[in-house]
Order: sequence, then C-alpha cells, then structure tokens
Amino acid sequence: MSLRDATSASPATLTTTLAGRLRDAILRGDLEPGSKLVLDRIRVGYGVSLSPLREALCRLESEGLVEAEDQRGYRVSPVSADNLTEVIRLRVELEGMAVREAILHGDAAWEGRVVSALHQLSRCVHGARSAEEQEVWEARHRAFHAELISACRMPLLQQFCETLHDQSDRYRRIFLKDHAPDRDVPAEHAAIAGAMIERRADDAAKLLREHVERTGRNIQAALRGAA
Amino acid sequence: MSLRDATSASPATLTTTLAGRLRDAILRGDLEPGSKLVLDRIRVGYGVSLSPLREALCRLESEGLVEAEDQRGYRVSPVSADNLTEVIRLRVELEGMAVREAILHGDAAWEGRVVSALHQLSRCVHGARSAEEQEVWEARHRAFHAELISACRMPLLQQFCETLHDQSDRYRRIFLKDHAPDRDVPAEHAAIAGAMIERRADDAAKLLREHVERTGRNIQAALRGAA
DNA sequence: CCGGATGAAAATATCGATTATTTATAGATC
DNA sequence: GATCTATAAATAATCGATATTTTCATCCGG
Repeated sequence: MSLRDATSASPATLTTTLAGRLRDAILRGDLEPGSKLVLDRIRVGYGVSLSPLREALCRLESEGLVEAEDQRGYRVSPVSADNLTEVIRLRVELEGMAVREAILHGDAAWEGRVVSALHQLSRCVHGARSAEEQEVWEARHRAFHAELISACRMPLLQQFCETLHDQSDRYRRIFLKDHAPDRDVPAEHAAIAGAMIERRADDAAKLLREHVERTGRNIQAALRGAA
Repeated sequence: MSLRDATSASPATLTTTLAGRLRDAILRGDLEPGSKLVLDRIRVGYGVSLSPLREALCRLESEGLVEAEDQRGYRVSPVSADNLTEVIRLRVELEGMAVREAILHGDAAWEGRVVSALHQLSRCVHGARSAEEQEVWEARHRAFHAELISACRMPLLQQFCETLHDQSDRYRRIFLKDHAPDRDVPAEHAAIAGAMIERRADDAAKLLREHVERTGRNIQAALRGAA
C-alpha cells in the first residue's frame, strides 16, 4: 500500500489531503530545504488545526521529506551532495532489482499499462511553458516509472523505490529548475519501456541505470554551481 | 538519523516513549498481527491522550509495524509467507550492500565497536530462561547487526536495513518463540564479524546472506506449521 | 569587552471535548 | 427467505485551549 495512493483511494481525510499539498510544495521546491516549518504559520496558511497538520508532517517524515526533532519541531529535509549521491545509488540498485522482478512476473496487462503510461507521458512536453503543464508532466513521469516496476510483486521494494524517486525528483526540480534538458529524455523512456516489454532484463536495468545516473550527474553539477 | 535512536537522544517526549513501548509490544508479539488497534482502549491502557498516541502510531506505520486506513483506524501489520519472503530477500540484498560499503570505509574505531558488540552479545545466552534476559539478548543482537553496517556512510540504507531487521525480528520472535536454536548462532556471528574486520567482503556478504536466509527458512517452516 | 545567567516571548507538546464517519443491528420490503 | 434500508452505537478525525519547553535578547558580573 503506497502512502500516496491513499490520497485517491480513501474518502480523503483532512490529514491525507494536507499531506499531499505539503508534499507537492516540498517537491516543487516552494518550501526551501532546511527551512523551519513553523506549525502555527502553516496552520493558519492552510486553514486547519494542529492535529491533522502534525499527522501530515509525520507522514512526510516517513518519506524523508521533512525531519523532526523532539521538542524542536519540524524542518524541511536539507539537501546535500552526499545525500543525493546516496539517493541515486540506492535508486539504481533497488529499481534495478525491481525491474528484473517485474520482467519476470509481468503479464500482458502489465505490458499494456507500461505502453499506456509511456504514451501519455509522450503527449506532454517536458520543458513546458506553464507551471500547470509542468505539473502534468511530473505526474505522468512519476506514473511511468511506477508502472515499470508495478509487476514486481514486492510491495516493500515498490515503496522504497517510490520514496527514493520522490527524493530525487525534489533535487531535480530544485536544481534543474530552468535548465533545458540536454538529452533526448523521451527516447530514453521509450528505450527502457521497450527493453522491459521485450523481456531484455539486462538491457532494461542498464538503460534505467544510465537514465538515473545521467540525471544524477546533471543535478550534482548544478548543485556544485549553486554552492 | 534513526527513528529508534531518538528515544535516547532527546529529552523523550511522550510520543517517543509511547512509540517505543508499542514497538516492543509488537515486536514481542504481544499485539497479535492483523489485530485492530482501538485507539480509545490503548489510550486508557497507557494513560495518555489521543494526540501522542496517533503520532506514535504514525511513526510505527513508517516502520511497517502498523497499517492505517483513512477513517478506519490502525491495525497491527498482518504477517504472511509472501511478506516474509520479501523481507528476507531485501535484507540479504540491502545488508549485503551495506556490509561491502562498511568494509570499504570502516576504520579502527569501527572495528573496535564491532568486536565490542560481538563480545557483549556473546555474554548473554540466547535460549534465555527469563523474559528479561531474552530482552537483553534481543537488544544486543540488534546492536551487533547495526554495528556491522554502521561504517557504510549511507544513512538511508542504514534506515532501510533497520526497518527490515525489525520486521524480520518480529517474525522470528512470533514464530520461533519456543524453538531451541538448531544451529550454532554465536559461531555464525563471530564468523561474520571476523570476515568484516579482515576485510573479506565477499566472505562477509556470503556469511551474512546464509545467516539471514537460514533464519528465514526456519521461520517459513514454523509459519507453514502454524497455518 | 566578553561570557554566563535570567527572564520574557515564541513555539511545541499535550489534553479534553466536539463533530463526522463507519459498522453493526434490527426492521421492512420484495 | 434474502436483501436492502434506516437507526444506533462505536470509533476515528478534528478542534480550541492549556501546559511545557526552547529560544533569544538582555542584564549582570568578571
């Protein structure tokens, strides 16, 4: 059971809705890494009470997007080159494993979902003009990567991958905010999807690894530039 | 930053204390897997209010020990053969990676901590007579395994490993409750520690893998017997 | 002029009560 | 006799207020 899925599956309790809004704000970079989250300010800002706010932050903490310290409140998780390196490293390793399992267990229905997700992703532009278009691309991009490993039959692994993917998305959106993509990302996605559907496990893992690591290197470069 | 460490590091907020007590109860098997956690009953049982209780459960949720569903409350995470298989599989993979990194980065101080943890573990008996002795062994056993990978310089990986280790401990304590250990576990621990300190990465990974998988198979057998 | 103690202000942690939702039960209808 | 519906009890979610802790500026002493 994914934490994010709960947003749509259940009747949406206030806590769940709020967690989603805050997560988006952090992933989008609206809330600066390392900045203190003053509960009372957020409370009035979002028009809720403290209880659901605390619970929402607690969920975000388990996703590694905020950090809490007893008696000292919450802050947005800081960013660092070391942390990014670890995130990329773990993504490569874990998504690699998940991809191989998905290839092993995926059926025709799964293939269809992958093709569909790829198609929907290809229908929106990456370097989008409006912020809204960007959000659509982000959502479909995330959905595509999730679909690739959806057949792996390892729910825990899927959750780890989702968490790591969110982390790396945050870095990309903060540090590659106005960089034009330097490579043919849609082609990379198509190549990965193709390899998976054709059951070429080694190729798929290799392509995904390169895809993730290339993005990682670009972010590292921008991060060094910012510091 | 580990979730468990916060227990000792900070002035111990009510939430943190409560989370620890509940975690122990679940790991110990006192709270049956799949059973519903009626908030109001726990509230009076532990003599706290709802807010800290909710927050404590939220932390346990991120460790995979309890599950929450909107508007339907919390329940202790159920157990299943499939879930155990995944936990063991991921432990082997992730702890294997962590062990190799620790061997790469560990210094003399780390070696000392490993030796010390092994020694302390060896000073208590596994098939302990009293429940209290058993708790001591559990704590030192967990500390030993944590120390092995403490030098890996990958905090996220460490946290994943800790979570998985807790999960697998729960299975072991529930299903191997009164099984006498069928093998020389202390010798296995000593062998792993030795290989790590002598920087034999492949040996260490292999020994740890066999250690984890053996336990896994024993639990699987007991689990099948219970069903 | 600097360092540590002190007190006021801000922020967090906790509580008790209220509101909304779900689940179980009993009754009515087909 | 089975299924659907309405009601009531149980339970979770939310709120507003209070108690506790931390932080920061200030003052005093060295």
